Amino acid sequence: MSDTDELLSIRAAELYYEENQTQDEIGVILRLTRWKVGRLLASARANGFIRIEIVHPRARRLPIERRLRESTGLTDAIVVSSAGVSSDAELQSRTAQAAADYLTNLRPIPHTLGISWGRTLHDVSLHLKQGWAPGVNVVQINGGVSLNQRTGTAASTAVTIAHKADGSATLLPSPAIFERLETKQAMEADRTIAGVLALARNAQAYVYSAGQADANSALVDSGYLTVEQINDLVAKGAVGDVVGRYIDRHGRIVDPELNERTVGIQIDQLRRAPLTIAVISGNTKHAIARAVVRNGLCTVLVTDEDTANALLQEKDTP
Amino acid sequence: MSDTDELLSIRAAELYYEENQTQDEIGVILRLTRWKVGRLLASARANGFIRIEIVHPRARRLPIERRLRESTGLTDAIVVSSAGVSSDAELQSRTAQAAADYLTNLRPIPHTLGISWGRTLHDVSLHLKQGWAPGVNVVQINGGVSLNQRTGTAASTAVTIAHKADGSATLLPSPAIFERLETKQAMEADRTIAGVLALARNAQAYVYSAGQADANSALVDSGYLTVEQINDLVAKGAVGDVVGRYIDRHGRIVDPELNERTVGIQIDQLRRAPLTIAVISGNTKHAIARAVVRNGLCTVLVTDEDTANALLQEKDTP
DNA sequence: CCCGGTTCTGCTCAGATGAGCAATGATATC
DNA sequence: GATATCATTGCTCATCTGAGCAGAACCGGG
Repeated sequence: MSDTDELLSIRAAELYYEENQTQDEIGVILRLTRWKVGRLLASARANGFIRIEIVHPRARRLPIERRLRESTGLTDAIVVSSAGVSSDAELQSRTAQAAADYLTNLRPIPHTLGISWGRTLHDVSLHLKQGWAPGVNVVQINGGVSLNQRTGTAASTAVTIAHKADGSATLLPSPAIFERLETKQAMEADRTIAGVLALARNAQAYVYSAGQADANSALVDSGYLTVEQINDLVAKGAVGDVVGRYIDRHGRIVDPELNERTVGIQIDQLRRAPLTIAVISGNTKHAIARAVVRNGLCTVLVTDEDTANALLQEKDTP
Repeated sequence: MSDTDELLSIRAAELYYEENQTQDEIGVILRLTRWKVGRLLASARANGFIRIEIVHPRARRLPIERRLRESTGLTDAIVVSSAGVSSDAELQSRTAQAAADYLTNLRPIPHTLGISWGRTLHDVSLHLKQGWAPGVNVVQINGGVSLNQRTGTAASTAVTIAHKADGSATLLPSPAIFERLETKQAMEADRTIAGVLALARNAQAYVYSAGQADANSALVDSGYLTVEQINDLVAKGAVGDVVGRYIDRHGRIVDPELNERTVGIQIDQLRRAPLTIAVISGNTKHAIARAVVRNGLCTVLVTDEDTANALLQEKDTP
C-alpha cells in the first residue's frame, strides 16, 4: 500500500474508532468515497494498526486458546488475558478464577474429582462459588502439605472444594515424601491409605497445578526438600514438579529413587486419565508448563496469556 | 449492571472482537437473543472494558484534541499518540512530524513565518517535505544558538524550512542573551538587526518550542546560562523558557533584568499574534506546556498524549 | 501502438447493527 | 395486596457495512 494511503488509513481509523463517525462521514471529511474509506479501514486492521484489547479480570484470549488447542492436541485450553495486570499474584488469581469457572461449567459433572494441593489449588477453591456442583467427592491425589507450616492448607483446599459442591472430601493423610522407602511402603499397605489411593486412581477427573524447580517450590517451603536437593534435581534436568514428582522437559521422572518415596498417584495415571486439568500460571512456570503440555500430562490447560504465548513460540521454532 | 451480565458482556466481547462472530452467532453460543448481545457489547464499551488503540507513529488522539480545545480555548490542538513509544526521543520525533504535517496543511499559507530554534524546531525542519509550501519567508524570532557548540543549528533550521518551501530565510545574527544591557541595545539599534526584528514582529504566524527550566535547557547547553542561574530562576518560580525568555506558571517574566538582555520578540508579541504554534513534547515539559497554554501564549498546540493528559487533569482539578 | 494482465474504483445487494418503541416484568410504596 | 415507577426484553425499521462484481485505469512487453 502506498505511503499516503497508509496515512489516510490512520486518519480514517481515528475518525472511525475514536470519533465514532460513519464511513460515509469520514468520506466527506477526507474527500474519499465511502467504499475507499471502508477499504482503508480494512487495510489498517490487516496491517495491525488497530489494537483491540478487552481489559477485564475475567477476560480470556480465545484466539490463543484456539491456536493452543490446534498445535498441542489439548482437548481444551483456557487462556486468561494479562492486559492490565501489575503483579504475578494478580495473574495467578485470574487464572485460578478461570479454573474455577471451568470446573463450574464442566459437563458431565465428575463423580470423583482428584486434586493436588498448593497455592494455586487453594486459590481455585476460594474462587469457587457455593453450590458450584451438586455433590462431588473430592479426593487428594498426593501426599499433603507442610512439615513445618500451618497444617491443613492441603486439607482445607479439598474440604472447601467439596463443601462448596455440597459433596464430600476424602483426604490422603500422609506426608508428601518419606525419608525411607520402607516407611512409605508400610504406609501404603495400610487399609485406609490404600483405599484413598485406589479412589484417587479411579477419579473421573483430575485438577492439579505444577511447581517450578527452584528454591521457591512448595515442597521446599513445606520442608520435604532442601534447596540443595532441588539444585541436584535441576542438575539432572528437572524443570518442575507435578503432583510432587519432579520431571524433566521430556516428562520423565528425573530421580526414580525420590519418586519411589513420594506418596500419591503416578505420573502415568495422569497421562492415561480422560480428563486432566492443569492450572499453571506465572512467568517462572513456562518451562514446567511446556513439559506438562508437550508430554500429554494434561488434557485441559488453564493458564495465562504470557505462558500460552511462550508455549506457542516453542511450537513455531522447533 | 448485574455481575453475571458483566461476565456475559466480556464473553460476548471476546467472541465479537477476537473471533469476529456476528451478534447473532454469539446469541446462539451464549443462549441470548441478538439484541441482548448487542446491549451487552454496548455496556462493555460503556464500561471501558474494550480498549481500542491505533498503533502507528502518525496516529493522533482526536478525542483528547477536542477536549483540549474545549477546555483551553485553543483554536487548534494536535495530540500525537504515545502508544508503543519506547523513548522520549521517539515521542518528540512523532510530535515534530505532526507539527510538520500541520504546517504543510496550513491555510492560508503565511507569507512570513517566525520561528525559534532548538532541538524540536530542528526536528520539525527535517520532517518537512520538499515543496511543503510554495514560497514562505522564514524569519528567526530570537537570538541564535550556541556560544560553544556547532554553530548554525539555529540558522540551518530556518534555512532548511525556507529551502523546502522554495522560500527565503531571514536570520537574526545575534547571541540569544547579552552580558550587558548596553551591548544589546546597541545591537538592536543597528539598521539590519532592527529590520529583522521588525520583520519578526510582523510575521503572520509563529512556530516555536519551549524548554523546561532545568540543567538540560538548551540555553545552558549553548553556554548562555549556567546551571546556577537556572537554579536561581527556578527559585523565582520559572517553569521554562519561551523564545529564550523564562516565565513562571502564570506566564510572567521571572527575571525582568535578564529578559531585557535577551534578543528577540517579546512574549506579548506571541500573545497578540493571531496564529502561534507551540510544539512542546516530553515528560519534562508538562509544566512549561501548562504555562504556555494557560496564559494564551499560543493559539495552536502540538504535543503528545501524555502532556495533553497532564494539561487536562490540571483543568479537572483546579 | 496494442494487448494481456493486474490493480483500483464505484456500485449493487444482502447481511449486520443500533435507535426507538411497546409490552413485560420487577420493585418500592402505601 | 394494589398500584405507581422503573428497568428489561423483544421487536420493527432505517442505517451502516462488507462481499462480490463489472468496468476503468494502469503497466510492461511485444
